[in-house]
Amino acid sequence: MDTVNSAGTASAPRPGLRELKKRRTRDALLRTAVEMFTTRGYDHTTVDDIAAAVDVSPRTFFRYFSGKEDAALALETMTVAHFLDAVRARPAHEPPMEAMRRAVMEGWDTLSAVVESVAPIEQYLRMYQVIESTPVLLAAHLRRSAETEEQMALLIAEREGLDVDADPRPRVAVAVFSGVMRVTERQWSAGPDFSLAAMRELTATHLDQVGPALAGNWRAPQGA
Amino acid sequence: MDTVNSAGTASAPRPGLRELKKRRTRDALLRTAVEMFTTRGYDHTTVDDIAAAVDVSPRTFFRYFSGKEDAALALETMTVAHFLDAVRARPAHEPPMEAMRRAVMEGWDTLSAVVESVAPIEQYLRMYQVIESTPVLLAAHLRRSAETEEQMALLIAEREGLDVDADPRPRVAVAVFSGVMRVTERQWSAGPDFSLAAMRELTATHLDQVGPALAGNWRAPQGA
DNA sequence: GAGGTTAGTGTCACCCTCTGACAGTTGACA
DNA sequence: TGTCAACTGTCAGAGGGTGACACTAACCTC
Repeated sequence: MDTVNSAGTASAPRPGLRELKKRRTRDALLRTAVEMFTTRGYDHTTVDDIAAAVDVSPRTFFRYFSGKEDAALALETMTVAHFLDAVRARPAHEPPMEAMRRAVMEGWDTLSAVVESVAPIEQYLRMYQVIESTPVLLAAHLRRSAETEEQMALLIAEREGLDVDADPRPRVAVAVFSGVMRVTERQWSAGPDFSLAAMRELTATHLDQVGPALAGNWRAPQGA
Repeated sequence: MDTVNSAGTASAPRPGLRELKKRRTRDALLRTAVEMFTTRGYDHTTVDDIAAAVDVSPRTFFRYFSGKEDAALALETMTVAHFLDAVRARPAHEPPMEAMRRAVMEGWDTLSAVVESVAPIEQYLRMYQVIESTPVLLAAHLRRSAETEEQMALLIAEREGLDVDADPRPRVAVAVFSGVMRVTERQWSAGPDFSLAAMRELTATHLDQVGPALAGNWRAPQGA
């Protein structure tokens, strides 16, 4: 019944009844899809189920999402954009690794506001569990992450005034950072604490371990 | 016509006519699949095509491979096992990063011998291109890589006598290493030199850039 | 406000991947 | 040689995804 048109009308000149109906349909599909995925599981939810629950033909579902996968990763798409924006907002004098680190840490804090418009943050976190535990979704997620890495590398290169194809450092730095974030995600999704705070803390812990992990001899004192 | 039974009979007590036919069928399916994938493309090759070319029912294909994907990644599965073995073979006194680095560099050199039994090395490299350029295959590849990372982390932890769940360093080190390898793969697959030698060189170059990439200030002299 | 244009939607038909059930066939082994 | 087990083919079907076409509702102009 109630709409959210007062929140997200930043660039649209006029909502228009047509646009409004479209948005409503898409939101309903996404909300229902996530709801079903998190309760009965991704594999046990068919596109027909989702469409039927929204009183829409299955064909319509595919007009809003390129596939079941796309719907499952829609929330994540939002957060990725959020993080990229956060990096773009970092002051230019910050070294690459520091900029990414601060952007991510800050990103966790401001994530709720971004996601809440379509689903409660708990739903988002639960959806994350589903992704991590569903092979086909995890695969798609990792592929998207690879694309995100490329964008991030371009961003870093631009910050530093470098050519990504000439200097390997941007891609390497992003790969290192993303690799560690992947470990963090996985660790977090294994539980037992599924809160945002836990994710935040794990992120810091793991990033702090990059130095020690690269150290020549792990048996030697780490303080160095 | 000619078989390869003299090459890979290391542990089997007796080949047996039944086992031999099975192996032959599997090899034929795999060879044909790779052949078709690399020539007409993954998406434009159906399971029915492959089965028909080998004079086997489509149902049979699924008895040897869990799916089209599985067949496309079969060669890669062999090389992953190869790399894990190489790491296991590294002397225990080598620090983690060094052990992985040496294992990979050495792995490129000995890869041909491992793969040649089923397909020429060029075919393998070409298949790699297909994987990298086919979204669904790339996704599956990345998911498998994630599993490999976990195995590798366990391996490193064992080498160092650590508990993977207590000490984040094994997973972080492996994540860093794998992240860089991913960049290498991607760079290599973008061309223009698709040789094993090129892959080898790119590997070294990128691994050498981990230190500089983590450096605080890229604008400062890198020599440290 | 009537009428043409445009876009979202439903219906129908189809391909492809993958799975289960069941029967036929063939190698293994006593 | 005959039985058992395993491999295989046929059949039927679910589910994801796509193209074509017609219908309807919103938009826009006169």
